[in-house]
Amino acid sequence: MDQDIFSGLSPIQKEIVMCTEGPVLVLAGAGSGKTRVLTHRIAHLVQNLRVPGYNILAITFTNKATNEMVERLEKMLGPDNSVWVYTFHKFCSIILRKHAEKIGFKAGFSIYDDDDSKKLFKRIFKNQGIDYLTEDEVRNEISNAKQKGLTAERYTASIDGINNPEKADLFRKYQEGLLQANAMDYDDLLVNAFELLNNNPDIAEYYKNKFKYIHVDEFQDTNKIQNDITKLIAEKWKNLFVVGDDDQCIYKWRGAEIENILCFDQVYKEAKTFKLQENYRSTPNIITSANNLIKNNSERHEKELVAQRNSGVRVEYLNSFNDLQEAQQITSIIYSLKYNNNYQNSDFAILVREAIAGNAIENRIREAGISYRVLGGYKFYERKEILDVLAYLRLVSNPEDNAAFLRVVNYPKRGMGGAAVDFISGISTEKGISLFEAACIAADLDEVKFRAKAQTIEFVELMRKLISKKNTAIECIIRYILELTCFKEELEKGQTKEEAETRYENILFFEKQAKQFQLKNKDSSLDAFIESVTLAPETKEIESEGCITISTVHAVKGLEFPVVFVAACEEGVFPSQQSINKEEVEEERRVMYVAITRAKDRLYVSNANRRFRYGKDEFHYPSRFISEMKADGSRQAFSEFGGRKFEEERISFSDREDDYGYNGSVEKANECVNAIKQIIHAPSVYNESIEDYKTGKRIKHSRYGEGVIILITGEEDDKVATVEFPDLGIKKFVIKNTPMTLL
DNA sequence: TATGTGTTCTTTTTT
DNA sequence: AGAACACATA
Ligand SMILES: Nc1ncnc2c1ncn2[C@@H]1O[C@H](COP(=O)(O)OP(=O)(O)OP(=O)(O)O)[C@@H](O)[C@H]1O
Repeated sequence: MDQDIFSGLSPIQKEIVMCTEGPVLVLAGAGSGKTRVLTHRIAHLVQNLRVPGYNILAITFTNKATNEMVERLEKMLGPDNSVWVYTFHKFCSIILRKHAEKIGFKAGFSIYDDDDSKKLFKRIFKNQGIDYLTEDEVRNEISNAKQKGLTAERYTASIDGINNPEKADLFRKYQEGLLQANAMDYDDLLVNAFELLNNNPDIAEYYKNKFKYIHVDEFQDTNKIQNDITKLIAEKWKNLFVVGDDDQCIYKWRGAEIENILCFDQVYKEAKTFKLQENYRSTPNIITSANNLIKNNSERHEKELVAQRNSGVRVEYLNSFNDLQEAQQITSIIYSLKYNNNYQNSDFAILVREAIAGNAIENRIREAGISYRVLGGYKFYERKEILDVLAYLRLVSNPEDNAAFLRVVNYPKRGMGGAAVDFISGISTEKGISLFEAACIAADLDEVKFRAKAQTIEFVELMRKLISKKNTAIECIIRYILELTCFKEELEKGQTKEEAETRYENILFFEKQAKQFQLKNKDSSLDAFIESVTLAPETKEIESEGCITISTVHAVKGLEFPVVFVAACEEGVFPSQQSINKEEVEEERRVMYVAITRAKDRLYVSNANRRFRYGKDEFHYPSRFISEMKADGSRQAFSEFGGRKFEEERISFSDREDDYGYNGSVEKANECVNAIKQIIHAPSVYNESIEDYKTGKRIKHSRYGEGVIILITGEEDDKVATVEFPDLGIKKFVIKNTPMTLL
């Protein structure tokens, strides 16, 4: 037996790894080694028990987590371990592509993203002339139904469907629209995969047999349909291993049902349950803050993390008067820690609740010449120009993809506006065929009121030419698209030269990625590339090694960093305004809990009094979570400095440019960095015995030398000493935070 | 039909 | 701030 696998595991972790047969639940707090146990268990199965990799399935939640797991497994098992590691959606898509015909689809089906799905709803609403319901309302409801495993038919028959016949009707129409376009939305991948397996026992049998050992990471965030799929696949061998933490459930808004994990032992009666409380990741101060914070949630099962590490600096609180200063402070601290404490870029993460809050920081970091990557939020593939090119590719791969058709039919402009599309659309509904097929028919029709006939012929010709190139290298198809459509010229029309240039560069980058995809992947078909873009969109990473991470909290779930900044911790931002309005702050608190437990050594929690958001300056109070973290005697674990009082700030705010004392020149920026460096360098509190400082006493300041106190003003922690130095004259200091001693 | 201009609305988190 | 939409004009 390879003992290496067990080194670096605690006795209880080892016991869990050895427990390979039957259902197992590991319910444990952040940083307790759940993912580590999961990966080691797989290694144990493969190396010691000789289970072939293709009999093992590991499901993760986000693409980041998948990459992380694949990497860890490759380290232990080598690159050619054939273990299946996928997200739920990717896993379902693989199965569906194999057996699409069984449920009336073709293997090359498109995957509609949120935008495509919204637009389909919009079209349906327009056709039906519905104005008493909002699209978002219906879309949400339908998505929720799907996440509970309801198909349109079952929804129609359910209480909700009976009470809302018009919604049920829209649900059916929506699914018809998708089917006609040979497309599925994200939720459909799950629902259809489940239906496929449930209705075709022979197919299900194959997968049930194949996956002898099934693992699910972050199980607290599974929704009903995901739980059902897992249950179904695990039916035969019942070797289902799930790990999770109810305090880290942050996807309730996407249908996550915490009961899946809490009732696991009731569903699987023979399940073994393990709990881990030891945290191996973070310093005691960070753990204290995390425990203090999460205690404020009432709907939870008591559990306290116990730090296994035994030293560490305090958690730092940063307060800034606006978002720009916040960005500046964080940048300065990063400089300082790199310079003075030998941290690397990759050691840092700046986490935010909403992706836009990272913008100001991103700009400052870029100006400072630090390389970085951005996770979460606006993705590279969501840029308009990329989506446009992608839509051409989609139409080549699946000519029935109506969303793609509508996107490209008049882009670049070719004289096929609303009237032409309406005409084609009429043929499509009448004959029950896709828009592209309808366009092909329209091109041959002699209809007087169809003025765009010539243009339609041309468009159909263009698409046929592209489709004939379907099996050549993707980069060539993209080139061909750009050439035939005069894409570049169109880009140059609407906007400034610079904008057009960046956009074109983005497309060239996209082309490069397509090339790399084909070099890297076994299945290098166009279909596979398009799917990888919609299902596992990589961010445009400037560098993956040696760069700091700016990310949403959601996108770094399961990851860890030596130094973490949680920025924009303000009421209305983190917790979000919506959660406050709906009185659903507990999930936000769990998001914060996830954020701070990413930190290994150093944690900074930051808020800005003023923030530029949604086109205007907004004022926010510091997040309630900040005070919760340092509540009850943990003052020791938490220090504060900097910043002015909120109300004071509200009255006197000046010009944005000057706010962080820096107008764009590198010299000034560095001056600023140095100034703040001085502050952050020093421990925050120097003098506990403030009362001993009295007028007339002599002091020694660490930088200015000896002097005499000539005046004391202020109260308690804010007490200020005015000191006269023989050479330097008079200076004022906040006693508590000044590096000086009494003589 | 294209294009310009003005208006209103929406602002979380991911697959 | 930015998108998405609506309406008027070329
Ligand atoms: N027995 C151990 N001894 C030393 N370090 C450990 C041990 N177990 C886990 N660790 C370390 O603790 C950290 C957290 O482990 P891991 O990521 O597996 O935790 P987790 O429970 O999945 O966390 P989270 O729930 O926050 O994602 C890792 O750096 C890991 O290497």
